[in-house]
Amino acid sequence: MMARTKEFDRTEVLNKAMDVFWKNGFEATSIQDLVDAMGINRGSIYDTFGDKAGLFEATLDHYLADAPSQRLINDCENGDPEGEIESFFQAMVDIGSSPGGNKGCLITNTITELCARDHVMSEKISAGVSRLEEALFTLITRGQEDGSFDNTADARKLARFLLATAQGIRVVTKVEPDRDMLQDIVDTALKSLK
Amino acid sequence: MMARTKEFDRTEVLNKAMDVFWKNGFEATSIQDLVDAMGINRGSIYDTFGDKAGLFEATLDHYLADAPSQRLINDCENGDPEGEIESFFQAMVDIGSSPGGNKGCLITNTITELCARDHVMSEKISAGVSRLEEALFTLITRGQEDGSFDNTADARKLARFLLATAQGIRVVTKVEPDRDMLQDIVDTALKSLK
DNA sequence: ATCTTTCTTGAATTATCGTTCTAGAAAAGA
DNA sequence: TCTTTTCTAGAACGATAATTCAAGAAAGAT
Repeated sequence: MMARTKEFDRTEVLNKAMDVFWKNGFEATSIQDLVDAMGINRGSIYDTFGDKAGLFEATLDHYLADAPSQRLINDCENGDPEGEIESFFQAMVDIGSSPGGNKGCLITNTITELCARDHVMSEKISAGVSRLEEALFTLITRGQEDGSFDNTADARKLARFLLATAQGIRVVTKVEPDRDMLQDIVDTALKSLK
Repeated sequence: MMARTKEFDRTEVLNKAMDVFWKNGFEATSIQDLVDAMGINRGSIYDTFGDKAGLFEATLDHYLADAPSQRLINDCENGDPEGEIESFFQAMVDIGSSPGGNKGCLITNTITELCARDHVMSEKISAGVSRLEEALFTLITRGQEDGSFDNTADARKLARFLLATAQGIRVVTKVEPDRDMLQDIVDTALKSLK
């Protein structure tokens, strides 16, 4: 009783939708923009993702699965604390100063665009941000135990601080996507761990 | 030959427009929302501010004139370096954790919403951000000279770092408008000056 | 080969957007 | 009082928004 399979690849079209949302934000992206970018029909979008908000949520999930923060979350129990944190922040410098880096971060953009008025989205983002804070906390604690970091400092405060710094870098990236600028910020922030 | 004077107060209606843009952003705010909030007629808005973008620009200028960053810029040559920087960041904690604090910062919101696609707005914001960086740089340099801050650190790097931290706080505020959270971030960031 | 499903294209629908306009009331200066 | 300007209220405009629908082509399952 089964019939024709979907012709498009979900991951592929989500990648394309992501680019558009990433650059323009949720409100400024029209369905027509998405139809053009995703290369599938209007109807297929609605069949597959429900509506614009549904597509956006799927896009966010897709983004989160591959974002630098996900690696940090995955590796926080086992990876080298100093190395993990450094490469997390270095990724921001590299991505931010590369062409198209002024798109910033889809999550950061979504926080500032939607959190104040969309409670569903707010919950979702809030959960992701908390996971990142916990991953940073775990890594900092482990780094304090193994002697990589100053162990007289409060790991919770440091985790919250690095979380904020990461968000700040994403914002600055949109105004001044300059490598030296971003590197200065990261260098200074990471000194707080020592 | 002069006739009827304007009945509404420019500052007053700009304050009301600001609230709406602040909460919803540029795209998600409709003219109808503004008519309702500002309490003046559609026609008066267009007569006075040209169009939606013009009103938004006027709103930004109005916001900037009273923002905590403006005080920092005004006082950076004469004020007490440590005191100025501390009260600048303390203001963010206080405002962010007060009711309605999850609106964040109008400038930060605008950066993430518009900078990647609106060059006019991007220039305007970029100029404001640079002024803030310079004010921080001036204060840090003066603080290093008068012995308040560690004078072995690079003042430029610190200024850029504090700039990013300030933006980060505004973002975190939208997800987690919690006083302890924000205070932890500020405390940790300001230690970098010592 | 037939059935069923889901694809595609593109038009249709409904709503709302930003903007302009008309007409009359209100207020200040001549 | 009369003129001039700007207010108010709200209709009207054209464009574009999100969403749905209709009709036929394509492909897997039986």
